[in-house]
Order: sequence, then structure tokens, then C-alpha cells
Amino acid sequence: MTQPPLAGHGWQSVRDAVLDRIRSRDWVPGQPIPHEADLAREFGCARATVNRALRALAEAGLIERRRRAGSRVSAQPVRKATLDIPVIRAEITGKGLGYGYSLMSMATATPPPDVRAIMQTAPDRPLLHVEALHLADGRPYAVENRWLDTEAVPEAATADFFVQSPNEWLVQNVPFEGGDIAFSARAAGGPEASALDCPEGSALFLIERTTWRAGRVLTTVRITYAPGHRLHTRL
Amino acid sequence: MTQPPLAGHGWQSVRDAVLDRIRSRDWVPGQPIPHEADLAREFGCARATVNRALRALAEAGLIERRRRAGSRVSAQPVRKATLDIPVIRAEITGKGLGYGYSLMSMATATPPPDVRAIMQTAPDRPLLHVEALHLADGRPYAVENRWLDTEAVPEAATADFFVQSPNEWLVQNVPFEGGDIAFSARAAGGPEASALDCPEGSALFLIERTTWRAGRVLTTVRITYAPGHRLHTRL
DNA sequence: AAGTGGTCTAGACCACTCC
DNA sequence: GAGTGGTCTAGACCACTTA
Repeated sequence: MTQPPLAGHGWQSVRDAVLDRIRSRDWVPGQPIPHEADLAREFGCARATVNRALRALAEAGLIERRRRAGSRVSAQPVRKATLDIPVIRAEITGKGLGYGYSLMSMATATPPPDVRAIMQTAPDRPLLHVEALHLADGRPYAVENRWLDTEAVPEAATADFFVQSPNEWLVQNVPFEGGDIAFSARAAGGPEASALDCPEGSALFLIERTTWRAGRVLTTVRITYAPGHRLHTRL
Repeated sequence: MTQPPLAGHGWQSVRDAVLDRIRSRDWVPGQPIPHEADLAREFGCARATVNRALRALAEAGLIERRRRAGSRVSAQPVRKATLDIPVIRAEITGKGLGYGYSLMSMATATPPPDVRAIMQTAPDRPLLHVEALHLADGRPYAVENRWLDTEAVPEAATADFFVQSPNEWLVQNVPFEGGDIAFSARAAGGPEASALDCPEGSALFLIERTTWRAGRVLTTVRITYAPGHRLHTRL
């Protein structure tokens, strides 16, 4: 018994047809599925169309593809969740809240060892250190704690962090090539607690991000959110 | 001055060439870039190749594409981070650590209101509640706190959660259509604190996930990690 | 060595959207 | 209505991998 040719048109139909067979255990995890050419014949479409469909499934982590070996259903599908990392201002206004910003401190200083290791700078080289508060409807939303290599980012001389957050300024003015992102939890220390107006020791969600360009680390930032913050997405 | 035709071959070269022009501010945020046909002519390739390159950039959030309107550089690029959500066992063995599993409790019970709202079940309908501990090299790694709708997942009758975690069993046996994921932080309550062997009130990182199939919620789970856990990815 | 997915091409038609 | 991206096709060559 063969399925009806296609539910609709286009590569999405091929993707859905393949998905159905995976879900129905017609094709089982760990086992190979037919070659692109076979599927193209079966579905009555060009191989490129099948390729497009299978590529989508592979990107979603549902099948694994290897040259010469063919495609197989993932034994242990590694779900890939895509997180949108917007500028904090957009994150707040996107919720329909009023955005506020306040610079807490800005100074040139030699960073602590952990930051120095991340920034890959010489032991005594000073960096720009900025602490800023983002507010939603006037209430503390997140603290931005950033170290910036002004040698690697000479444009920074033109920025005014009193009126615009480093977060926003960097996104708009400093293209970067790559970065590192980590999510974790940490108990509120004294400074964060007072800035975010929460008890010391509160469990806070935080994002740490390091970005680079031309093999050089530009900046590293720790964004600590007020209690209760959730980062949400769909599968 | 026009750039040299192409740095290499293939759609990635086109993507990189476009990327360079965005980074160099040759094409500025908010402004349109040339049409696919123009770029194809300029790069001396087929339009499909340009399409492939631009699609990749659009998926990365660097440009926005709209029919008839053309493509433009994103004004406020929303970076998209892709997180791999592996089975916990794979997460642990992937770090080179030994995996251990222990069922803490399993019972049929009526869920609290918040869970009931998530599961979309009738007020008095009982669900299967499972609490389990995942260990890495014998040390507590994460607590899995799960509610499962055994009506929506009849296959569950065949599972033995004494030997295999619900997490792993579900991934291998229950295909789902969609889900919801949220990341946040929370202070350790009594049960988690003792299970994870950490002080009560510790800041813990947690992942909440709800999955469904055919418009029906299958399961919701809260995975609470031991202190210090970081979820990491690259941009 | 051979088979598989990865990609390119040239042309075509279509869907959507903005004017 | 017209212009743009979205997609399909049929054929081809290539890169990689594994048998």
C-alpha cells in the first residue's frame, strides 16, 4: 500500500509525508530511509525537491544524513530549539511595556582574572567596564554588566552610554563574526540585588555572551534578569 | 569598485560576500539590497544559488526578505541561537561522565492547578506523576519532575520507569508534533535541595518543557539542574 | 570503486504584496 | 498590475565516505 501521491504541493508536502512515516513508525529510529532518488520517483517530483525536504528534517534533528551512507531516522533525536536574542529594548517594548535605561557606572579598570581569561587580554591591560540598568515600565528588568575592549572596538569612542545602552549601541554599530552564549542561574549578589530591587540571594536567570571579530574578543557581557524572568521558545 | 567575483565556489561564497558588504556598511541596516537577479548577474551564478545564500542569511536573522518588497538588511538583527536539547543521558555521557538514573517516586495523582492548566485536563482527572534523578559520575545532575497524560500516551503502559527515565523513554517511543520550552531560574525547594544535595534556596537553572501531539498535551516536565549548570551554545 | 548526498544551472511558473 | 522572492524541474558534476 502506497500513500496517496502527495497531500499538497511543494517540498513541504514531501517533508510532511516523510514525517508521517517516521511518526507512524513506518520508518524506525536508527534505520535508513530510501534514497533521494527513490523518494523523488515515488513522490513524482524532482530530486532537488526531496533534497529540500530532507534537509529541513535534518536541520530539525529528526534525520541524519551522510554521504554514501544515506539518510536514517535519528535514534536519539536531538531537538534543536531556536532562541531569539533580541536587543533588550526590543524585548521590553515587544511586551508592550515602556522601556527605561539608566547608566549605573562606567570606568576603565583592569578586569578580574575570569574576565581577563575570557577577553584574552594582557594581565594589566585596562578595559572599559559598564554597568547599566534596563527598566520595564519603570521597574528593574535586567542588569547589564559589560567589559569592552576599546582597542578592539575603536568606534566605542563615539558612543554615549549615558543615553544609550551598550547593548543597543553595539548591536547597531559593531558587526561581529561570532559569539558564545551561555544560560545559567545564580544567587543575587549585593549589587544585583539592590539594582534589581530583590532580596540578596534570590535566584536569578542570567545570560553571558562573548562576541568577537577578526579573531579578537570585542566584549563580554552578563545580563542578569529580575526574578521570575523566563526565556521562552517553541519546538 | 566591485569586489573580486567570488572568494571560492558555491552558495557559501555568495553568502560570505553579502556578509562582507553588510559588515563593511556597504549595505546599511534598514536599507534594501540588490535583487536576487542582479546579484546573480554580478556574481556570475544562477539565481537559485543567490536564493540559497540569502535564505541562509535570513534564517540567521541578518536580512529580512519580503516578496515584492525585496530584501533588506535587518535594522535590529535578532540573533538566533540554536540550542541542542539532547536526552539527559546523552548530555551526561557526552561530557565523558558516567550516567546514573534513579526513580524517586511514581504515582497517579490529581495535578496542582498550574499543571492542570498546562495539561489542559479536567479538574479531577488524575495524571501520572514521576520524579526521577539523573546522576553524573554518581553525583546528582538533574531532577526530572514530570506529569504524563496516560490517556494521551497509551504506550506508557509498556514503559518501566524503574529502569529507564521518562525523558529517555518518551524521546524513543513517543513522537510528538510540537512543544514549548522555557528556561528560568528558581530557588531550590526542600525536595530538590535534598535530591540535588545542595542547600535549600540555592539558585538553580531549570528547563520546563511541554509537548503535544494531535492537539493534545502529552506531558509536561520540569528539569532542575544542580547548581552551576550552564547551557551553552554559539552564535 | 561506487554510491550517496551536496550543489549548480537555466529556465519556468507561481504567490504574494505593494503601488 | 507589476515586480519580487519562493519554488520546481531535469540534468549534470562533484565531494565525500564507506564497503
